[in-house]
Amino acid sequence: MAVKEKGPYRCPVEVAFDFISGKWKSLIILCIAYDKVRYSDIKACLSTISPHILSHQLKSLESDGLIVRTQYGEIPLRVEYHLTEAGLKLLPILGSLGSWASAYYPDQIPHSTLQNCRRFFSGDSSDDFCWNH
Amino acid sequence: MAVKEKGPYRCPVEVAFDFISGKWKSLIILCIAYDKVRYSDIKACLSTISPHILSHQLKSLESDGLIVRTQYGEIPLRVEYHLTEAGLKLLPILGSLGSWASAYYPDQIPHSTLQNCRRFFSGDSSDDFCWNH
DNA sequence: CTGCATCCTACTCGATACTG
DNA sequence: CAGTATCGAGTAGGATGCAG
Repeated sequence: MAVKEKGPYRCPVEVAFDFISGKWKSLIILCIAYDKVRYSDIKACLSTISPHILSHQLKSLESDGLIVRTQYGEIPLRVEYHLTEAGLKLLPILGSLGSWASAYYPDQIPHSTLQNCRRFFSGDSSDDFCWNH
Repeated sequence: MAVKEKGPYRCPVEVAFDFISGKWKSLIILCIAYDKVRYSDIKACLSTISPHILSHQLKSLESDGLIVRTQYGEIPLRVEYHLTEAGLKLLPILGSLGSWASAYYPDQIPHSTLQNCRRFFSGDSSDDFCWNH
């Protein structure tokens, strides 16, 4: 895949949205969050994502400097992803966005999901890395 | 235009991104910001947007409850847009995203633009409603 | 002035099967 | 396990012209 030409941008907000907007990217970032997670973990977390799309989004996030891919020379293959500092600093902002949506569009948010996402709004970093485990 | 079916969502963050992601929506929200602005003002602010797309995005933002459209019975037609409370509450979050992008991707951000966007990061609400005036 | 109608392109997203 | 190949659908975004 040829890397899409970025910019020129007219506003920092435009830059941010070009990096993290889309159906899956923000969810993938939340899914990785504070841990090192494997491809299959993310796949299980976002159950309806296709492997093709997940792979594509991970590559895009990696090339944008939001996540790091680490491959170990083991059989079977083991690959882990974790957030860069930029990615980590994004987490509280995503939390703010989630709080904002919860406040103004509560009808859109299933109750069972709210609880699982709560740690992103409180800053807690418990070890269940995915909200629907 | 038939209203697109929303959800079901699994996370508040997903809701937020469904409402504000895309090439133009965040910029339009910033463009409106704290004032009542007219269609032609937004058009001038986002010089490269086509009228069709601007109209489409404004409708989407209105149906999502982020902006309010007010039409006056004048000739020539006068229409003003302003943010709802939900839209206003989004501004500081967009500011955080802008600051985040400025911190980690400074190369992507033209210097001349930074200054014009600054008020969104400091909370200033001066009366030049658009950053490239 | 403020859009809408039409036609079009390009990119995002996806289902399924298959591979190192 | 961690992806890639292939084919394809849907949608965001765009150019141009026209209307109330």
